[in-house]
Amino acid sequence: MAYALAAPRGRGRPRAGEEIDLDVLLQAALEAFAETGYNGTSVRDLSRRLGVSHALLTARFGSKEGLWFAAMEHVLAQTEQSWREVADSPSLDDLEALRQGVVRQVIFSAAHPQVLRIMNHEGAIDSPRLRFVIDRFVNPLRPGVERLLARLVTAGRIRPVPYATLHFLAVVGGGALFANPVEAALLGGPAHPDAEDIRAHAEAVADVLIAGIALATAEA
Amino acid sequence: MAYALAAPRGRGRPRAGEEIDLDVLLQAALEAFAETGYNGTSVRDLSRRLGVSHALLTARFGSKEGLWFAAMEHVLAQTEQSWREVADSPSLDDLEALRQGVVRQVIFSAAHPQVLRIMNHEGAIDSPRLRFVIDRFVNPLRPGVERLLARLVTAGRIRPVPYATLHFLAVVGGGALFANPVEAALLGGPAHPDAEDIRAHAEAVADVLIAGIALATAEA
DNA sequence: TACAGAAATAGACACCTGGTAATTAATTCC
DNA sequence: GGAATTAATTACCAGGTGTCTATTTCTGTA
Repeated sequence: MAYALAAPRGRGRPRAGEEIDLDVLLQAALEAFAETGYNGTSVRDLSRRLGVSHALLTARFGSKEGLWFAAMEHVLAQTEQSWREVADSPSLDDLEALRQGVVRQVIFSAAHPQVLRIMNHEGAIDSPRLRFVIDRFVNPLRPGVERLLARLVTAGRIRPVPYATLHFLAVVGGGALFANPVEAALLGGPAHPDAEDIRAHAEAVADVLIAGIALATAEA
Repeated sequence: MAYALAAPRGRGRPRAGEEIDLDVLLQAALEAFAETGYNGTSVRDLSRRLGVSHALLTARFGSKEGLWFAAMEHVLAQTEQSWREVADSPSLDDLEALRQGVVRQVIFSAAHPQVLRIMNHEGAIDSPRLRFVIDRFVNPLRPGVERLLARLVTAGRIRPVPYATLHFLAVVGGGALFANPVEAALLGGPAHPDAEDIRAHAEAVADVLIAGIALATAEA
């Protein structure tokens, strides 16, 4: 809440060394959008909490939506997706790769719960904001998952579950519930899970998913 | 979009037989809240689409939030929860009861995607709106699930997965993704699933979950 | 040291919001 | 048939919104 970006700054250009910390600014914006949604977040309120003027935000990012895009881009750029490496690694057993992929994704989602949270707020299918998240966050995941699942099915190692990719992504999304303070509290998870909690949770989710689709003997 | 509640109605009290259809009104409100969230939905815009004055809505329901509560209550009252019967039915095998419970819940969620959608929009943990959904929608589910899981664990028929109830509820929630036009399209599901699609999906979700936690032989 | 450009602020703009008061028309009751 | 009640409308209010413009202050360079 008290971001304390700066003491009151005064009018003109800031003194050297007193520039605004973009990391802090964008992180605060991300959290605000995640908590109250795009419509529920006002530029003025955010700027007040940051201790800057409201005009700064729209001037720097062009518009409120520009700020939204910048905040999203910022968090997504922080974390380089390692899923594709795992999925196509020839040295890894396919089933183990699937399992590790789930674990990694759940941990990522848990580390950045704002991304899924913000996505939940977007309702209109043709919204450019939703499109951005999909293209940047969901779609890069799909091909790897689908290739891997297809290989496992042809090898007769998992059941050909209908809409398996959708299930997979849903499980990954569901995994993030754990790290979302709101839903964790609701559903009985720990209010402030530490890294170990998150890891244990990710492993459990992966175990259930893998055990659920794996075949002891090939049958399909 | 074109709810066509009524042609322009004119000033005073409506003629007999021209009263407002509450079902249509509340369903439209529910869909609006689901799509754009509480903050993003304006009473005036909704009333315009319904072909009534905006003052009607606040007058009838006290306030915008009153309208929200009425719309939620309306959809939840439509569907009587049958989960508890299933969970505590002595005639049903426990594992089969768990499976049927999942199937029923997924089908319910798919039939009323707005409920979970609206829930997604609520961010503040102490919001009275969020509390309402939890008390009315999530909490009634918990005891049955927990009792059932506990019985199955003591009987040695499923693995004692940590946070199993949370996983269960997450899967149920994830199941609803299928019926949400936004996410279904994103994740590659059918844009307009029919009843059979939904049933097949619900069965598949249940199968994965059950197979994932069931034990062929007791080991815990 | 003078000055062009950069980076912040304050203030005004038109619009939209939820809520309320005044008004009008149909119904119901005596 | 007239009076009271009900249920809708329109008009208005105070406050909040995103955006745009003008202003101020500091930096860097010639």
